[in-house]
Amino acid sequence: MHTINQNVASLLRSVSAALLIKKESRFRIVAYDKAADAIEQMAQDIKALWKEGKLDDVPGVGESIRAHLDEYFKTGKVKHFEHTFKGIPAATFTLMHVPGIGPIRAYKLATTFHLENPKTAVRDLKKVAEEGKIAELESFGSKSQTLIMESLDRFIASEQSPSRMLMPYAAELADRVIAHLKKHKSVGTCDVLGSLRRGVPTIGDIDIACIVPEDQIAAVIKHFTEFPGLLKVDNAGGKKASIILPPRIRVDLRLESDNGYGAMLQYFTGSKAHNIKLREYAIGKGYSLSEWGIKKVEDRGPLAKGDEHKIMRFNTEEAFYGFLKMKVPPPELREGTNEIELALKDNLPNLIKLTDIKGDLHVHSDYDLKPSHDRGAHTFQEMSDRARALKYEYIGFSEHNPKQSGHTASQIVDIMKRRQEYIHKHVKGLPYFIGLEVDILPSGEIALPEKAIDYVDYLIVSVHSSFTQSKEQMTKRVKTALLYPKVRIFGHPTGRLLMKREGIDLNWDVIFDICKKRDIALEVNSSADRLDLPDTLVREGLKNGLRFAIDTDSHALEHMDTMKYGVSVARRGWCEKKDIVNALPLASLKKWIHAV
DNA sequence: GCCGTTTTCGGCCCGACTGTTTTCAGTCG
Repeated sequence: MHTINQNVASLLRSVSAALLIKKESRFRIVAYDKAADAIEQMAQDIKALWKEGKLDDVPGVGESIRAHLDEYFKTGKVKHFEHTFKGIPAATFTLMHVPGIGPIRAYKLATTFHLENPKTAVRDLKKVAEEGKIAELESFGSKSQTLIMESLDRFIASEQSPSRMLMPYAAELADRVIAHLKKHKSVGTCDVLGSLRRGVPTIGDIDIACIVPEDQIAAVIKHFTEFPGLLKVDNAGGKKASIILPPRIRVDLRLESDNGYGAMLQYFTGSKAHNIKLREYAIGKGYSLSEWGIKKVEDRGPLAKGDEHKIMRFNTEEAFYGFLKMKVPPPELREGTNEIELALKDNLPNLIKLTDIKGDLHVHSDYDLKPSHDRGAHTFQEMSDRARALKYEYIGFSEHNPKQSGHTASQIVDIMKRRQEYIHKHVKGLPYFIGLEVDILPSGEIALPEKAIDYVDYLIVSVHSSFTQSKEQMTKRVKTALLYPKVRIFGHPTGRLLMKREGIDLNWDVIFDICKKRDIALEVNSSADRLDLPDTLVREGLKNGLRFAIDTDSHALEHMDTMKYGVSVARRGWCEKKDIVNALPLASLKKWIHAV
């Protein structure tokens, strides 16, 4: 994600908070939040978009916010915002990020205790809390004070280590929670919902729903809050509960009886943006939606006792969406772009499935060709056998290129030649292709003598060094590399490492253009910490008519089972079977590989 | 402040939980 987008989103959220503190119209407040959400989730760099005069394309950014952003990018500040912030201590905007403290309480705490410095505000407030002063404040009490102290501690700890998790690890944790829930005899079907069901690459919290008979809900919530090793029960009411698990991951549980489960699935899968858009659409049709079902608009708001029949209940998502006369959008598409419109027209894409995948074109064996980076742990034959077990029709071997230092060009050619001979002689069974993952050097040259290209079927080119070049340099560098013969795949194109390293900055229009012309596939790398190309850019690429290779980049047999994560990224990028080269049958794939 | 296949004006998603209150505000998802 672009840091600039984060900064702008955070600025807009501060404006929203300031408006809330000043008791402005709640619709203005929401408008700033919506714009912030949209900017945070965009694939493109917001400043680049501004330079092109395309800020109007961002949903939620209208005339007013566009003018403010214009001023922001030109001068670094916005007069109107500064006026809005007037009288609000800067520490307010720090404190409101502590869970349990919102803008209003943050403002009250900051002004009452004269907390000025945003950098020390959290620790300053903790001192105040320890002195017992918060409990004396109006509308606060001793319980609020305790809660705030605990929350501050967790916040301080979380500043040192992030609390988000990579999707596969979160999935594992979710499975453990479900196993615990199922130990209770009243728990029926359980589903992992929220961002995990939508396949989001990093997970902030885990959402689980279960079918439980009405009269057993309290008992199951109690059982949930007894999950071994939990850090804290965050809240537990009569309808839902939350716990915090190490390392500070929140798990939300919702329980519903069989006949209302469909509405609960829909609500709890989200995203927030999808649900808001769906509810807005429904209002236009005279219906009000919630996790409990669908009401007529005139019955909006809490129902009186005895009026429960006024809410229609749905046991499946198909029935719920069906009532609104639309198809069920696959969870991966529920991000509030245009999936509702297409679901209404029965025009949703038929997304790629794991079972459509016919091969893996990026795997590293243990064959020693003196590589520039790490070798794999298993032989060509072992990897080929695994591919066959996965019901693939072919496999592509792609060790790293031989390292250039210590080898002359002709030695490298020789190494490559021997590798080809070795594979032809020893690998039996599944049809294979001989590939190679080659470094794109800072200059844009590839780390392989041209003559060595004769000994491969295809090349994957990837950036593995000098990540901090300027956007122009980086674009030129990658473009140069993509023009070499036999380049078929651009490997992990942004080079990002989730929660560790930002992706490289590229002019994607230029890259998409050259890939389109040469029919080069962009890789969707399935490694848990890459998931690269990111889903938003997959969708952009798709709009430009590109195709993709979903690869595991395996360095060991068990990595070959991670294809599902890449598939999930491709689905979030709206890819169908026809958009994925390694969903092609052998003959068509061969044609594509040998096209350049 | 944004937005439009009902609209350029008049709407704007919905509900649960908690604490401090005695009917609701704040926060969260």
